Amino acid sequence: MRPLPRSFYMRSTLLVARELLGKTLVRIDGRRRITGIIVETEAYLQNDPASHSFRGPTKRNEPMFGPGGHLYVYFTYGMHYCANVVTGPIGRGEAVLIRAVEPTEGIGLMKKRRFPDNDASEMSEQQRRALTNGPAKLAQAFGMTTEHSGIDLVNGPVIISKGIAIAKGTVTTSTRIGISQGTEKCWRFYIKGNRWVSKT
DNA sequence: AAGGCGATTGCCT
DNA sequence: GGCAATCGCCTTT
Repeated sequence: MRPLPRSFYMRSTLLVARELLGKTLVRIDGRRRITGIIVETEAYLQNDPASHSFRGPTKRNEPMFGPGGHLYVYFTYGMHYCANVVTGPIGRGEAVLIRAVEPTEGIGLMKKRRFPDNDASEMSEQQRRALTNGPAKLAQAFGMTTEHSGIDLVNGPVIISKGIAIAKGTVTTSTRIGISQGTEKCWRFYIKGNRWVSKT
């Protein structure tokens, strides 16, 4: 479980967004580990009206303007958190939203965070997917909040490490979800057929 | 100082 | 499929 090197993130945001598919998102949670395979991402670029960085640096989006390889977590709709991977050099203002992961380790902890009122019974297939099939869902499952915004993905306690190979021809692109500007850009990437992808 | 709204989710019809 | 929840941030007075 070694973190990907800084150089991975210091490249074109569209390339990083695509190559993050199949990588492992890791949260060191006290003594335990929560991990998942990234299966869906979205890129947010410079001069992109859909990006939080579009109107320049603010207190909230400050990590987006730092060096690549850091986490940017924002709070939205009064109740949700979403986690991004900052890309490129200082001042660029670009990032990749992690929209979905396939759970691999720490599923009990994810369940506790997502469905705190559940008893100990087994999850249905639908519940298993609902653990992490959306940006705010996976942030909740991994326990990531604005307290984690700005942390270094090369040092932790959240890191991204090598994952699995993606079968050839299974990476798909589409327009981004939930935005009102920049809607024509196909900057969403996902693994076709994966059950944790938020929307097909 | 005030108002509008969001890179979403879950519940209700 | 439609819509409320819920609040911090940003824009506009």
